[in-house]
Amino acid sequence: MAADEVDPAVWKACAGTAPRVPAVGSRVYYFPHGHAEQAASPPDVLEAIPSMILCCVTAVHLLADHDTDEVFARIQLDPCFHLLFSQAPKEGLPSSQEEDGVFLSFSKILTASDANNGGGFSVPRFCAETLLPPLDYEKRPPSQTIYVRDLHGNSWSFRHIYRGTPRRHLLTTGWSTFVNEKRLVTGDSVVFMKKLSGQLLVGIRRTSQSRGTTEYSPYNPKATSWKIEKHTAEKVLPKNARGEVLASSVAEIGRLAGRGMPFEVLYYPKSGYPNFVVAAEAVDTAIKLHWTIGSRVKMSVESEDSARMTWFQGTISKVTQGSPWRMLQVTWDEPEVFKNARNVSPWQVELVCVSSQIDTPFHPMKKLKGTESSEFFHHQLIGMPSFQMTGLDGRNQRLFNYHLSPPSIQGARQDAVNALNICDCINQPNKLLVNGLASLKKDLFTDLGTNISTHSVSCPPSENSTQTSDEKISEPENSTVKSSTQSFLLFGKVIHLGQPNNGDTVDEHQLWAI
Amino acid sequence: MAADEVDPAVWKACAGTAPRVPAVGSRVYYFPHGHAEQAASPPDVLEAIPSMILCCVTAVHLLADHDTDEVFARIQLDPCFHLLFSQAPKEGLPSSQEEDGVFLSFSKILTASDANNGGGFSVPRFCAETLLPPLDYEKRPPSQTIYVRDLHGNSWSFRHIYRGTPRRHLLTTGWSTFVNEKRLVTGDSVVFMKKLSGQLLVGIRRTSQSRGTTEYSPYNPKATSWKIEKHTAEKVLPKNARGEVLASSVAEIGRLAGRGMPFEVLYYPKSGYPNFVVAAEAVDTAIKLHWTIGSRVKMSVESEDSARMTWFQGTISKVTQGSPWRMLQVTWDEPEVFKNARNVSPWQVELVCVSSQIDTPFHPMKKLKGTESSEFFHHQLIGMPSFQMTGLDGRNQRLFNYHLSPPSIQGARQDAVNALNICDCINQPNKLLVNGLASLKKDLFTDLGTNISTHSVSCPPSENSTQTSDEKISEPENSTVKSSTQSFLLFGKVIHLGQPNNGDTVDEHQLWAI
DNA sequence: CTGTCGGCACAGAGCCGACAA
DNA sequence: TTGTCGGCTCTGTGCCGACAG
Repeated sequence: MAADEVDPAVWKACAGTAPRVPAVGSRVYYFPHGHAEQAASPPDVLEAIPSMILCCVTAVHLLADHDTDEVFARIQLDPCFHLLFSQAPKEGLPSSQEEDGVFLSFSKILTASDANNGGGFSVPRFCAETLLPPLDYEKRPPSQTIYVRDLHGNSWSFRHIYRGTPRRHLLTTGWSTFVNEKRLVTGDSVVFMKKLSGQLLVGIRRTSQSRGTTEYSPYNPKATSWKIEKHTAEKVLPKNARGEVLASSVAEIGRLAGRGMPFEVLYYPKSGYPNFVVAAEAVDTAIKLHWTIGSRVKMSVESEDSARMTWFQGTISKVTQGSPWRMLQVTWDEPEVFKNARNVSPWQVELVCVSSQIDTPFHPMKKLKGTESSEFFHHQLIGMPSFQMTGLDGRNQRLFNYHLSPPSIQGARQDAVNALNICDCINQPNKLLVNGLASLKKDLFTDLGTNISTHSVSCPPSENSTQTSDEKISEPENSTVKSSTQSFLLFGKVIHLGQPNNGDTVDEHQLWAI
Repeated sequence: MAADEVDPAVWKACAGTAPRVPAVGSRVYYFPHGHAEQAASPPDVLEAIPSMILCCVTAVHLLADHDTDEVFARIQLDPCFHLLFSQAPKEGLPSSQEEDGVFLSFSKILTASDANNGGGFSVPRFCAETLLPPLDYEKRPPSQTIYVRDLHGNSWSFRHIYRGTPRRHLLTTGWSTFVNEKRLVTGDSVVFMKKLSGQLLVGIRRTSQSRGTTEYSPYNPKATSWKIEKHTAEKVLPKNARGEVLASSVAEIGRLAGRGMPFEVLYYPKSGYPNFVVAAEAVDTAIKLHWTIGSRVKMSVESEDSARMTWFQGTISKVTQGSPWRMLQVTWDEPEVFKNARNVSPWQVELVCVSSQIDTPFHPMKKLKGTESSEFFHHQLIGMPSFQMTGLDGRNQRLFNYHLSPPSIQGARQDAVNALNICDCINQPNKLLVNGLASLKKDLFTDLGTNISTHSVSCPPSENSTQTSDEKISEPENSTVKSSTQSFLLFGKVIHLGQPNNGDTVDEHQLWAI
């Protein structure tokens, strides 16, 4: 399985918000069971393997699959039993602080029209005006040919035309070729990126349906078409350490690790599957907490287009002893959103309220400090600040969220989050955080405004989108927070006031600024 | 890289004649250098690895790649230093002696018309009449829909029509879909097979051009289309032990083997690349021979469609010490046919004439006995006798060759071959075997007739083709050998009398009977 | 603003017999 | 016997504005 190394910012833009990759030199735990989970074959032989293996990250490669353009990481691990607390992590991945990094990216989930009909792609206006070279609107019709490189450096050309009534931006000639060669289907995302040089890039984020797990069904020519064969062949298994049968791979890794020998794993940022290489600090901190049945926890899950994080709450219904991997069984308040996440690991969730009968309100606060380490990876991966923001209804109704901040500021934000959670738990312990927020709206906005106002960036005109930028400032004149909107953003999630939160109300394309 | 296990007879029909897979329980040598040869990356780190490793074959899986339908073998090896001469090989692969094995197969190299134009496939008459369900010739035009399964069990339907002037069999509707989904190109082969139940199967044999080695060229959308990406991604690397970077894989295998730990290799039957897992007996026997500069050797190479074996001769020009792998440098009489085979291993060739200055004619005879072990694999792989035959000019002009016989009969055949070679060497030492045969024609026919006449099977009407059958006897009434033909078959090779042998005169589709 | 639809034009897929090797 | 060609038909791709959410 050949792959190209890609720029960290490009990798991040393509992977979405959730994936975390450890820094070189950091201490992590490798969880064989988590590794095995991502494969088709059940982990039979894992019994004899330790449930978690402390390792040093000796190398990380951010790669893009030659076939699918999917990004993944190759992580080299060295079981380091002897260096328990020594060795400060040296600065990890190459950052893309070079002069030609990505400074704008825009992702859109392909509609049926984008993927199927007529071979055209409807370019959201904001994307066209921000990312694409300026059109000569004197031409009739205004059109140009744009050249875009994929993650492997291959160049693709698209006819960009501004037409129709009302006028809109479209990619026509060349688009269906791209769709066919990349085998894109409705629901996949394309990620357009612009480097400082003006060079356009395009990445792909596949829909989870088109990525393995689909069972191979014999004797059905339609169902066994190229796509499914391809995915069973290349997606499920190559996620494993060496591209072969997983069970034996994981078992072999166990043997290697048992002898203190280094090994290598592949991590595919697949939404729904937690990473099986986790910062040791995060794990150590999380498992020290008092996980008791009845405690309320919340977990963030990325939205369908991987651009926002949504928080859901639940109650711990069971605590397994032994391996910390998925030791917590949680009954989610909205069970439909976590189909495969009834059992989670402590570092995936945050304690909202412990189930102690004697309610000591500020006890959880102290413990929650430890969950800051869940941001441990993110910072070291990209090595630069990241913004996430969402436009709301009209052109000027916006709300910004300083999503990943430098450590000093991040700490402040994290505390605000924790304080908020606790307040929510105390004041309305039986209501969802998202539903309970209406009463807290004013305080929240004040809080966010204080932290964020100095970090404004450009934003989309409507619908929600996320933008990344190497440049700290762009279009600051639009950065006013209004409280007269029908919906607002909370840490990347659009909340529609007065109506239940469901997946249909979120938008499907995202403009980013790192 | 997922793959389906396939029936041994199906595997054999798809792989062609040359590939040999060792039996479970047999002793083999694993050659890391040979393993490394099949990859793009040069074998830098191999110096520290032993050049050959004695192993026991603990498991063999015959598989077909989900993506490409190419067949390959996964061979589990256990370095068995301690069992040097003990442990008789237990009977290896599951044979397809079940009631529903393959009993007829037919391979054809796709012409430009088959692969590109109009979406049709020209079915050779003999294939249509032998393999396909009988047509109702009363219909105008005579046509039917046939259903064929690929190696994964997927069903494909083709419209089979008998039309045109003059009439011929064609596959039309459904064919181009198959070509596109399987990404077949001119030069690839399709292998049609019929099981005893009447079920039709289809396998694919890719042309060597379409199988890796093509370098990835960036920035060229055409050159980096799916096909080439695919091959660099899946073909070159997954040939290796664990689907990852080869050099490290081979090196790791070396380390594992060094500690006596079992390992696993993938063997892709790729024409031109000798297997790097070789029967220990064959190796031991071969390297005991006196390989001296100037000795004449012959080597069989499979024809372009992998259905026949052709013998070529050359003179040893250099003998390397150290590893037996490719220890012999040979100057071939027809250098153009062995581009990458200037250096061969002793077990690949047979001594025709040693370069002793004192010519003792019957000395080579004794040594050649050892080369019988080159058939070692073939027999154990399939576990049943194999016939190879060729029809000649007209419907009744045929010649049969008992190609793979039970050991007892095989021995006789082998002796005949050796005797012939020696005669050729002695009588016409400077002429090619194939060209020198005219004068031996009569004797040869007598010889072959004696050995072969009791093993007749059905055969194609014209051109050469190869057929396999589980049934020992079919159409015996046609089994007369005529010497009035313009060409004849010698051990799988069609010889056109009176004209120089070249690749263009061989035919491009084959009907088989195992 | 942008997703989808129906209309339309046109390229090329796909089927055919003719012909020749 | 069968590979290739030119011709023909017709499907389906791809571009378009209309319209509505």
